[in-house]
Amino acid sequence: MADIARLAGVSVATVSRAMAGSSLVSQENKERVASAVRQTGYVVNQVARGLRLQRSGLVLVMVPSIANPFFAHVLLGIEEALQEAGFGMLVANTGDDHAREDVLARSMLTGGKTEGLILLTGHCPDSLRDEPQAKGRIVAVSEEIAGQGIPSVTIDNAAAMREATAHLIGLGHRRIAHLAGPAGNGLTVQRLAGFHAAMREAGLPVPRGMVGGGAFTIQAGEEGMSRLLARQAPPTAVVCANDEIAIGAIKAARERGIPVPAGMSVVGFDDIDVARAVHPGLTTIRQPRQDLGREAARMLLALLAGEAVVRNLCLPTQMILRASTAPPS
Amino acid sequence: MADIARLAGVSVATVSRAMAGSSLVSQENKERVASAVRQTGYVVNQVARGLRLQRSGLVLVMVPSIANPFFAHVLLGIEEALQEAGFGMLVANTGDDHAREDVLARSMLTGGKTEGLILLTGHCPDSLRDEPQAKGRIVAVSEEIAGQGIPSVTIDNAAAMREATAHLIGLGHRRIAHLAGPAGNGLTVQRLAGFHAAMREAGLPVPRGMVGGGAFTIQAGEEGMSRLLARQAPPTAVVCANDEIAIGAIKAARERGIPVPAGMSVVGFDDIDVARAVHPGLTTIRQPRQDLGREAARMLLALLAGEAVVRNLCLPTQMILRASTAPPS
DNA sequence: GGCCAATCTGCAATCGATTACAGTTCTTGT
DNA sequence: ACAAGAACTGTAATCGATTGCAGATTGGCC
Repeated sequence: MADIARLAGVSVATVSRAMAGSSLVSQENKERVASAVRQTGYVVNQVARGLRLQRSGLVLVMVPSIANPFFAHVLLGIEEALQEAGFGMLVANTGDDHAREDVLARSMLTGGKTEGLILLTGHCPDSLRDEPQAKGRIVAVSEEIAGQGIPSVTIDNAAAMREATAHLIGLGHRRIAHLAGPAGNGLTVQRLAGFHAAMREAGLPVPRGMVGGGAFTIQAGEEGMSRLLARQAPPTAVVCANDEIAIGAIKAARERGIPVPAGMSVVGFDDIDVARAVHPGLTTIRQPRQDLGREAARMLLALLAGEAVVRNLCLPTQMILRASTAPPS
Repeated sequence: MADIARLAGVSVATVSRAMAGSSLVSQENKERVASAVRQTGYVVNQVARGLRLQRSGLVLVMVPSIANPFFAHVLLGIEEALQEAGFGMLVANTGDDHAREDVLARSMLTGGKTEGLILLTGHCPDSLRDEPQAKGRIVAVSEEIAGQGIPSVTIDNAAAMREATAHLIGLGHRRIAHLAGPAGNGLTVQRLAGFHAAMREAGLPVPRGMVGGGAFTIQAGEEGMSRLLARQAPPTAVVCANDEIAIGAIKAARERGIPVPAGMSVVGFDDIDVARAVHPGLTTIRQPRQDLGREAARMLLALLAGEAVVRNLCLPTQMILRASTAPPS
């Protein structure tokens, strides 16, 4: 900047003001500065600027797995909203490693490298529990964080899963199983609760062993379905905690000669891109993935700007009927 | 840091040195500093540190779409390698908007916010063309960048596609079509070239209209296949530029009553997660997605450390035979 | 001419670290 | 007792911006 000042024959203060478009600088000097900038290709140093202004223009996003197509779309929404506001998105893939989340959160948020934090992990790093610096700089998406007053953007998982289960009950199914996600995960718990609620409302039993699963993966779906089919009285329908599980479940059923939906109905959750392209087309619950991310980012930006925000924004889901469900034969 | 110094009864210089573990500080003072840090929960300001050291510890990754499952896995590999080296990953979703790439690259790389740049876009922003600051700080992945001496980590797209096509020819197919990616895209061009090479080697014609496509999406696959099936002499096999196109193509074929692979063989490219779970299991070319990312990040880190790197690292692909291909009926 | 207001402009402090260089204290050998 | 050297420690410059405050210039008006 000193070079520019020399070249334009003004002081660094004038250069700084001219580049910020301040009305304090005369038109003539603005032009001299602009010309010098053009000549040299000067670009302001963002780090120095950040130090002075105490702003980095960055937000950290912690996500269990970037490769998960659901999270990937949430990230897309976040990036879009941040980009719009001139912010950058720093992504950390934590793989549920809490120790790493802890270290990272501290160095990033407390260390001034990032101004805010968006959590897709459903878990707030201990190191930020009572860090005053972190107050009002964190937002949770997809999964709410218990008892810490952290604002969040979510869907009503229990209600959505109840709707999915009710759909199967409405078709006439009585023996319905649930393939859940990883134990301990908040989404798993809520979706499981929705399943149980719908079954209870219909007065249907959920025998031991009719709830399986353990991961949000295709493989878990295959294994879960295999186990269900090995029962003496296998279910006639399965409602899965996400689409990957459902796709795996359908694969396992087909491999054992059971046609979907004729011999087995399957419902997914999320409506990932391939859900409509697999055979049979997957009946599922559509989440507004990108909107979740966008709203979370906007909420964080509002928070950083000192505005008030709603405590928990709950976006609507939509049941998508395709070809993987039918009345029991 | 001044507070810590006061609390520990030493100077800021000693605090700084103590925290860096310098051998110049006495054991006693190190302990006093450590204790003061523990008491206050002090964390060093990364921005100030970055300004002084001229390092931000950040790398910018530009990607056309985060939501693309192939790119998502490349990002995973990049993040893993960066994390290991204590670097952070800034992700920008460019959606092929070159103007935005330009602005972003300048402010990030030239503005000192990031130390390096990884391009998944197949395109180097003009603003960096002859920016000396950018020299030796850029690496391309997946898609090479023509004529600018930018090191890259890629696969041999043409060879892989030739192998895929040759597989179909080996099964006895003669009328083989290709559903390509977006026009102008480097991968599209290379994969198309591989397809033509294989056909030429086998002495097979590629009539006009037997090359379709236009996007790396499920929908493009559906439309492409529909168009092929409307021909007087439809192909007996289709080799697709990626897995999404292939999945869409299979869907369109089935909807028109043509069974895959009995009535139509289909080959994909990438081996995304669902490729093995769809029905029929997709025959495809596996790319080492995560390795591509990891190697690119390592290459960039080596570059930043001033080490010499190979100009273009080419990783091996692998043909995965599943159930979507069979001899023509 | 003299005074005031309006309009710029520049000096220097500031953000929070790192580190060269100079200074202090303590050992040790003679 | 004193010099030399070892082992720390502290002062202040530095990284590259932004901005409060004071000073300079200009124009208008009586």
